[in-house]
Amino acid sequence: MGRPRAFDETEVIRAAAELFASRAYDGVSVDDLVTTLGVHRNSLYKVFGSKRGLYLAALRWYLAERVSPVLAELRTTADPAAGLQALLTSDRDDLDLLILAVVERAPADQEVADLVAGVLREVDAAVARALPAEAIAPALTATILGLRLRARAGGTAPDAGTVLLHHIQSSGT
Amino acid sequence: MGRPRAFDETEVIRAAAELFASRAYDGVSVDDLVTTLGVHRNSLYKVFGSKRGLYLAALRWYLAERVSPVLAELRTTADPAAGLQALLTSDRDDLDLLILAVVERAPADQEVADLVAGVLREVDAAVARALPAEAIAPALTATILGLRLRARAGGTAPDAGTVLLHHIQSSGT
DNA sequence: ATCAGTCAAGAACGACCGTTCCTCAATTGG
DNA sequence: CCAATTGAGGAACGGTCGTTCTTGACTGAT
Repeated sequence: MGRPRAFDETEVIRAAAELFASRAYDGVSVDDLVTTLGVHRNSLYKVFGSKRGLYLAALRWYLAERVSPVLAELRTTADPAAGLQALLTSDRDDLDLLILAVVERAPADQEVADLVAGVLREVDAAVARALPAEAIAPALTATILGLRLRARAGGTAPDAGTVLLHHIQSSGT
Repeated sequence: MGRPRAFDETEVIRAAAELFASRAYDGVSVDDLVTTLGVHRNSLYKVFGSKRGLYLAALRWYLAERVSPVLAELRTTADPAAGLQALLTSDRDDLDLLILAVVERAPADQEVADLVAGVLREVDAAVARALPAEAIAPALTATILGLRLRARAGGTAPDAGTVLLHHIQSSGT
């Protein structure tokens, strides 16, 4: 019984993730969310409890639906080198929210810190499988993050990471 | 004539940079600044014009007094490898404000974007001088940034970058 | 000693923050 | 078809935001 929901919860989370990926947490107001998500304040608080609750839902969705698939592909692909190269391409948006979460939310929110720490370990593991020397995986994960980070400031060569990757591959086992 | 200033402008800028390096721009309030800097609101607006004005002054000071010396040392040192290794060590705080500026201010503030783009080019140039293959410098700069980024989320091995560096050096010309 | 000029001190501004409340519309089980 | 239940709508809450104004204390030149 009762009036049925007039919005798709997953779509709302997806749109929230997009918004939180573009600006810092404190830079996204509840008014912004209500306006761009098309959901009423009341429903938003009913479903997610708070702005932080919606943020955490958006972050979890992003890690599960945007980041994890990329890692799964890297783990199962027949051509790991191509997968790595794709990750090292900076003109993508499948790590933006993760980077913003690491830089500005993790230091202030333990739950965010735990979430991103877990996913970064997964990235390390996936990257390691595609490398001649597994020990450099954490550093290469950092390179991936750093290239995306640079892209946010504009003016980065999209294939800067490819050069490093070839250097590593040509020298490794 | 007039009453002399009761605070050291440089010290205020330095303290502001420290605060802006620890939290996102919108997470630092003018009240926070007034309290921890020990400067009165009035003086702050008189000298810097606005919160953004103080932020830009802090960023410029940080880039000139904290980042540039590291690059200068890397350019002039007799042991470039050691300098690079130091930069690849993640438990330092001489890039925090730069990273935060790149991630969350540059996309929203053109002046910040220009400042950090310039300094990133300087980092590339300094790093390139210390490498066997100059072309991988932008990627290694990204690695440096990425390692510091990961350090903000906690639980990173401080020497993760060293492994990559040795890998590169042992294989290059 | 006086006066112009600068700074310190803190109250106060309107705007916006995240959150809650109240009322009405829509739906389904009886 | 009516009662019960839930979402939508929008005003409103206290608090905090960045910024400004008013007042008085201090200083150096006249």
